[in-house]
Amino acid sequence: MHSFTEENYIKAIYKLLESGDETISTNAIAEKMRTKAASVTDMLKKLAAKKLINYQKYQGVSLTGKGEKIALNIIRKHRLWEMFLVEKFNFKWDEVHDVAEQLEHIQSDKLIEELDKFLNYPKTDPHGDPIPDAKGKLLVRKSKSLSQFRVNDVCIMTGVVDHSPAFLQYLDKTGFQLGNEIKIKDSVEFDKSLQIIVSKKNTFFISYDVAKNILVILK
Amino acid sequence: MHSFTEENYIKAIYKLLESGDETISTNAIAEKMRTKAASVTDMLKKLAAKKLINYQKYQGVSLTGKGEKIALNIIRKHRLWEMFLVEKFNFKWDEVHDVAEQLEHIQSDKLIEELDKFLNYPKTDPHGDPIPDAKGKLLVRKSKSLSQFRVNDVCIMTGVVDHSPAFLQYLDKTGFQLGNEIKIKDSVEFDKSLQIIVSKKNTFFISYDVAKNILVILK
DNA sequence: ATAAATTTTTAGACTAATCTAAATTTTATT
DNA sequence: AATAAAATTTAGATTAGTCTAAAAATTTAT
Ligand SMILES: [Mn+2]
Ligand SMILES: [Mn+2]
Ligand SMILES: [Mn+2]
Ligand SMILES: [Mn+2]
Repeated sequence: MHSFTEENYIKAIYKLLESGDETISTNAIAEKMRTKAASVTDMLKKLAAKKLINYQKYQGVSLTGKGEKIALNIIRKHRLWEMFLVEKFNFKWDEVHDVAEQLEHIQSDKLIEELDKFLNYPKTDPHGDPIPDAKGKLLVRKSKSLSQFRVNDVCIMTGVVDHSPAFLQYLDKTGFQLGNEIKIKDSVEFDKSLQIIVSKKNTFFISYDVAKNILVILK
Repeated sequence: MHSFTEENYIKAIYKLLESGDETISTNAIAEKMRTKAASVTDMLKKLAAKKLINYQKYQGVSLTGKGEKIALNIIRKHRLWEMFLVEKFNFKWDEVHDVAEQLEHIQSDKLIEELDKFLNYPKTDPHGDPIPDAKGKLLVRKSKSLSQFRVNDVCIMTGVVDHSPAFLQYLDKTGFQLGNEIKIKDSVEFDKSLQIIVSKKNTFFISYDVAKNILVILK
């Protein structure tokens, strides 16, 4: 069908397009794929020939319907496997990504159907990211960054922006979990750091940088 | 570490060596890998450079200790995944092989440890094949082909030689399962076909070809 | 022991994915 | 509008894995 490499490019393009732009640049893809712009151009030609992307020289890239469907299917598999690893195999949320990067390329419709059933059709992955359904439908989240709220707002933690093990481990150590209630007690104007109360018990100071990377909804 | 292709060659070499020969030929590997002898020679040079095989031009191939360890680990993963698919994901024993061929290349020690634990440390896979342990230790089976037994012998079915979906589906349809008792009621000298009684209930006639592909131990 | 047949290796070419360096196009600045 | 800077594409190589055709080595048959 498509090579692992093609799948990874498609996924990278999808994720870059999530930021809202109509098209994305060759350089942006190169950076995300940790490769060189010249390599990206070669691949763009190939993906365009397969009608997975819209591409005209120098004019940026977007996904065709076909390309988007493939991207969503890979993301579906990635997130289902992450959920599986955490729920059934005792992985921590900071340990699942690299294995899921491999598992997302396994080809078997029955496998994914059974995986979904086995997990009882989860709506989100261990990081709070929504899981596309079998048809490629993806719920749009209305979560916002904690940094956008104000003193006395009470929120529920629903996800993270940064998925790095370092950040996830910091959250673990500090005691943040998805579903926790977070009340903003104070805000420092100088550096935009926050004083917050988690689950009505623990008071913390967090930097603006941390607040930006925590996704919440208003309670 | 090693590419999928290298892993598949190593596994193919291991399986060919199981037939008992000290070394195996380039052509045998080419046939098993469905590739050409010239391609095999190239790969043999690479594997020899990595000290995974013993290889001298024109003299045949065997695995080094290092190579054998890698082969056993891939086989371990393959068989654990097959067991997982049958036990947890409602796959039939004729449906698991192709997916396991993909899953066997996933790299994660923790994943395999947890998989083994999740299955409660199975000793054999859905086809009755033994699963190497984490150290690469493999139980040698003393099963023999049903065709080697005589009238009035009572056996227990422990495995199959042919793993093709066609043969496995034939066994399903006829009602053969691992663990079944098989008593040989009659033997036709002309074509070596057998009349057998399965689980003390059902009487069948099976060809020599089928009998050869059923593994049993004497009860 | 020679010749014939078979097996294996080498030589040279192809594809996918990558790279560096050079050329081209687009965008930003004077 | 012309020039400078940045982004993108092209040209030409490289590596892994494969292939066909030809050469070399080994095995089998006479
Ligand atoms: Mn992930
Ligand atoms: Mn995730
Ligand atoms: Mn198998
Ligand atoms: Mn098996």
